[in-house]
Amino acid sequence: MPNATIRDVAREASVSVASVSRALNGATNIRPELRDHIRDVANRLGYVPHAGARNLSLARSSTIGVVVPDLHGEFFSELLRGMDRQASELGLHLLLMVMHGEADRGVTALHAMRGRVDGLVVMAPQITSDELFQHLPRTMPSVLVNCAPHDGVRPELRVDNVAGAVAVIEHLAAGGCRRIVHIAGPEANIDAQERLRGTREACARLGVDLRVVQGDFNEDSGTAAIATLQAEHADYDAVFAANDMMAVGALMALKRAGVAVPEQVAVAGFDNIPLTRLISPALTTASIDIAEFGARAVVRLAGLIDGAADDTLEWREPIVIARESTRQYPKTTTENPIRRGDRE
Amino acid sequence: MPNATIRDVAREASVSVASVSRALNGATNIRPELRDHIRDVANRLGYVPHAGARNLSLARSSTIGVVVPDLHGEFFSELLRGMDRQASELGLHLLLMVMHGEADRGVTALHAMRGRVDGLVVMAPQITSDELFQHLPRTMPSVLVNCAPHDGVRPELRVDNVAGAVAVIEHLAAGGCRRIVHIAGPEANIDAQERLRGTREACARLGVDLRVVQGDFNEDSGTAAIATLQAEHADYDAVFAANDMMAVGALMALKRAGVAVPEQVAVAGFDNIPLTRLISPALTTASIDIAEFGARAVVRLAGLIDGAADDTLEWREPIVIARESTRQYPKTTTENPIRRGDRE
DNA sequence: TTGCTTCATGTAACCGGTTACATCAAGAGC
DNA sequence: GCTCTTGATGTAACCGGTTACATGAAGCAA
Repeated sequence: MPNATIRDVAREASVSVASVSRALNGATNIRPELRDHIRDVANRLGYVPHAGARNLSLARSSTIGVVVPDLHGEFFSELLRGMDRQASELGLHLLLMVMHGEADRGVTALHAMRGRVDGLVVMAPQITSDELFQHLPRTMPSVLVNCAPHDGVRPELRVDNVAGAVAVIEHLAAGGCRRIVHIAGPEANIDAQERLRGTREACARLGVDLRVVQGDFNEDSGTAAIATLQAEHADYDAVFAANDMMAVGALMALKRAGVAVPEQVAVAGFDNIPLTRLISPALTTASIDIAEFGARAVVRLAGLIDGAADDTLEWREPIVIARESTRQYPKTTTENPIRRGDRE
Repeated sequence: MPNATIRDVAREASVSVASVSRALNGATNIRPELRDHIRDVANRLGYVPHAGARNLSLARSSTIGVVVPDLHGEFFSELLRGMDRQASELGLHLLLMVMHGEADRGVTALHAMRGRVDGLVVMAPQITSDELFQHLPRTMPSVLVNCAPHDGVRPELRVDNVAGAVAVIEHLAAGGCRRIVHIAGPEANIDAQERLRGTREACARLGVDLRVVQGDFNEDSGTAAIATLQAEHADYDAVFAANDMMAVGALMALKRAGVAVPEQVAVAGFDNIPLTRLISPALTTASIDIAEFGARAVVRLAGLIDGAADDTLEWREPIVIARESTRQYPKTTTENPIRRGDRE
């Protein structure tokens, strides 16, 4: 037997569909006895409104689409957690949409969202995402999170990657490091590019040697980077990886190679994913509150959906969380505001 | 200007809506020139079909709802990743639904899914979930994942928690442990209950001392458990936590207390979340392939949606991944099939 | 009683697609 | 030329809700 519809309830309660709708949605213009009667009948029939139909006639789905490139690792799980918390508070559902790196599939996916969601939180750090942004209809409220540059102004939320990288390099230099290796993220990734840029700038300014090794944001590429360096007997005293997973890979590889961290080589990452404080030595990293970041995107999107005008580009400035994997320096432990407790 | 509808396209192309629908959905009974013309017009107008309306008339949303109790930690992120991979392969979208522990909100949420999704993957390990299952309409295809017992038969997927716990205890005992502490998960959680039961059974059978300390599946409760034990100067040579996060908390606390792991106290967890191999000492744990587990749930749900008859209860048997946090014993390293490489 | 207001309830259009069925033109067979 | 078949196209009902507007009864004033 199929599910009961509003017309079934109306027939069974000998009223019109309008009254049923009114009774169940708490309209005031209905006699209380009638309302209760209709509710009884609805319960008896096990009536559950068809959300799809409701959405269609209300032109509102109470759902927001979350477009992310990937689901690997703790970064996305934290982001998603923050978004979910906020969405649920606002009575919104989350429709997940993973691009799996393929830009064209991203466009298709974006189209599939029409009429399914009220708005989108889009995270597309691939610099080739231009096409994607063009296919983002103006009529669809969207917040761009850590997205590659694009033409036109849109509500946007970004991590200040350059500042974060600069802060990490300054921290390493203050600890006495002079020959730094940067394990870069994917070349086509805007976050990776900006972190590299910040690294270059800071190293140049501080007169620190810099060597860049290509990575891909995965743990393995951090491991591979160290393998390469060790094979060459390269001379370096710090590794700054463009994200935490690569830093972890590098850290593990260094330990296996018998290199003392941080005494011989200091290691730092970026993102402050939860596991950074659990490994040993605990990883120094540039941190933003990922969950808060996600939550903020949802808040702004909800505003847009409600018609708010909002075209600002909002920045989050990472702070360096100094842990065991880099040399402590006096200023850090005591007075430097850059340091923050490990527990949030 | 609002988005173009199928009627706009029809008017602009001077054809009927039926023809537009046929042209865009690749029906064969339409003249190729007309089809192309309509497609051109649709492109020109930037027409994107309204998925909600389509869903309503097709009575199909190509979306599956994922109901989980929580989003904390890597277990759920891995599960979600597996489900997403599979769903995207099958052309399905994922609507996320986190219960945040509140059972009544779970029921509301479940109702909100009606007409929004074609089926559900439900993960509700709270033993108080009975109400939830009753509100799962029979007409809604659903796969239950690691759910508490309930009346009636449903398609289901479960981890054999008892067998997993038994295997861990056997592994610990084989390594010479005789006084084991079990950090239990939440009392109302079925996984926690079963893991406790397996632990009790195995300890009794093997003549091993067992002490149970209450935890809540969070890292902090693992830490707290060790604090309690140390304060009492308790005598124990192994800690088996009901999940990896508590094991990690315990491990950290032991290290801080200067207890040698595994020499003085061996530590084991359950779930094999990715970070278990990254911490040091690497954590021994009972493992199932979480992503595969999630993917399998999606496959079965897709089958149900397509009308397959499926009422089986499918089990996944965890295997013990022996790592540094427990004492190696000869059989393990060489011939015991229980051991498996750390990388998958 | 009549006329006016107020308010509960019903009727039917609408949201934006899909599709069963009707229609009509063209081609085939005689 | 006439009928029959075939295939492209249009018309309108339908999916399951919401809601503007119509209706009609009750209440009240004169």
